[in-house]
Order: sequence, then C-alpha cells, then structure tokens
Amino acid sequence: MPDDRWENALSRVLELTLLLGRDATENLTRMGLTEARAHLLWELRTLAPCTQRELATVLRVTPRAVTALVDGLAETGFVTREPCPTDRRATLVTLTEQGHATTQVMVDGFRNLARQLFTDMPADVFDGFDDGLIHVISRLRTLLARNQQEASTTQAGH
Amino acid sequence: MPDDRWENALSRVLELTLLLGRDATENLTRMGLTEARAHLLWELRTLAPCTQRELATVLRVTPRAVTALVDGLAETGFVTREPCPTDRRATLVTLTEQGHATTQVMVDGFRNLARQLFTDMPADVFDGFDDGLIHVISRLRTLLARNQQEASTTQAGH
DNA sequence: TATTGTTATACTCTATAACTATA
DNA sequence: TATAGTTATAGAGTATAACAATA
Repeated sequence: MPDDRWENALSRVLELTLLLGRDATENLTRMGLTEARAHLLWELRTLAPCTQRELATVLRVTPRAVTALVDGLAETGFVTREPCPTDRRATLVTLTEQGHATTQVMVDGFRNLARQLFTDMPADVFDGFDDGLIHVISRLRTLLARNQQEASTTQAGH
Repeated sequence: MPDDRWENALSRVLELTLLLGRDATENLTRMGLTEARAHLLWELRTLAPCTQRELATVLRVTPRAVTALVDGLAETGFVTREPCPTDRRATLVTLTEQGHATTQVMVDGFRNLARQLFTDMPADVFDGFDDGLIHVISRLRTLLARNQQEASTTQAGH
C-alpha cells in the first residue's frame, strides 16, 4: 500500500479533530462553558464528588489549574466545594443542580452527535471504521508510552 | 444497529483526538513550539509568503492573534516580516531557513506517524476506516454549516 | 516528611476596541 | 470609506514556586 493513502487518512483524522473541536466550542459557548471547564464537568459526571487532586490527575493539569477551573465553575453555579469528611486538607467538588442539568445536556448532545454521524453509514463501513479506530488508538498508546519512557530516561541521564 | 455502538465509536474518536493532541504537544515542545505557533507554521508551509490577514482567515482567529503569534515566531527565528510590494498596508510573513527546516521536521513527523499508525492495519480495515472518515467528515460539515446558518438568522432576528 | 490546596507571579492565546497608515 | 496591522486592555488557561494546613 502506498504511503500516500496513509497520509491522506491521517490528514482526514486531523481535519476531523478540527471540525469536532469547532462544533464542541460552538455548543459549549451557548451553554456558557469553555472547553477546559466542560472537560472538568464531563469528568465530574462520573467522578463527583471527588477531590481536586483527582481532577488534576484525570485532566492531566496541575492542581493550580484545577483551582482556577473550579473557581470559575463555582462562580457560575455549576459546582460547589465541600469539605472532605475523611481528609481535612482536601475539598470535594460536587455538581449543583444546574451542573447536573448541564452534564445531561452534554450527554444528550454527545448521543445526538453519534446518531447524526453514524445513522446512515453502511454497516460494513462502520465496522471497518470502528476496527480502525481501535487499531489506531492502540498504536498511539504504544507510541506515547515509548516517548514517555525516553523522556524519563533522558531526564535520569542528567 | 444499537445506539451503543455509535456512542462507543464516538468515544473512541474523542479519545483519539486526546491522544493525538498529547503526542503533538510533546513533539512540538521539543522543537520549541506551541500548538498555536506550529499551526501557523504548518499553514505557512503551503501559503508562504502570505499576509497576516490570510493567516487570520485560515487559522480562524483575529488579526490581533496573528500579530502575537508572528511576534513570537519572529523572536524565535522561525519567520520574518517583509513589506508587501503591492500593498503598503500589508506585511508578508515568510519562513526563515530555520522555519523551513522546522516545517520539514513536522512533515517528516507527520509521515512517520501515518506509517506507524497504519503500517500493519489489514487492508480491508484500512479501507473501511478511510471510508468512515470521509462519511463522518461530510456529516460534520453539514452539521456545522447548519449551525452557522442558525446562528446568523438568530443574529438577524435581533 | 509528604500531600492538598492555596496565593503569588508569569507566560501564551485569544478577544474587543481604538488607532495609524494605506487603499 | 474600507482594509491591514498595531497598541491598549482584558480574560481564560496553564505553569512554577512558596506557603499553610493537615496527614
């Protein structure tokens, strides 16, 4: 198989990420959310109530960034902070009623998008698409793990 | 087909975008680039020399943002500004030698990634994956165009 | 001692608005 | 008048470092 076809496919993947990002930003803006805050809310949907430390880990940002994001989400009424009963250093972030309603809108939007993207895709194409996704994600995970390893050995070398 | 499979596929697409972003950020950081600056450089690869106005249009950001990005890229030696010979208001952004070398590294990385992602994907799976991408991108374009239209009519209604 | 979250500070990206120079 | 790019200003997101409270 010529490399051209692979490069075209990867170009399409990148275009897809651009278009999805554009769609998401538009919809989130209408809900009064940014992508970073929506990402936190999305994780909270399954993790709440959870500590800011946990959020920092799953979002792959610093605790400082979580403080800022939770500040914003609390000011706009999506979440509240509560003291953690078992660890007085920690605070638990929970969804308000508005926060629950908003994550539900996000879930509905997600399902709706899935339906609109795939509803009239031929079954055999869908199967190949899904298998391809699994394959590509697996490859990418391997690559990232390898980079991670290289980075840490490089650091150790200093 | 049950909606579950569509939702799982969309989840995988989102995961893929996350992983690709992580990989890109890591590689770009090593080159002394951010994603925004790399995006501008990537467009410059085919457009240079071009005006900042053109860059603002293709990057979908304001002229002000382009000024800031070009400032940063010029300071770090990737691009230079030159007066536009046909329009004295405009400036042409061109790639320096370092800029050319860097975009070449980016292209090589892109090709390398395509190879690593698809090299041992069965041909029939690849075909389905690629067809699926085309289908999904087409749907998404339609959706975005519809949202765009709604937004402008809503605005006109005021 | 290690961990949780904060304050202090700074950098990048982006936007709007007002302005200059040019078309 | 309209356009290209800038300055001024502001807000969001993120990072590092120093610190307080707690484990």
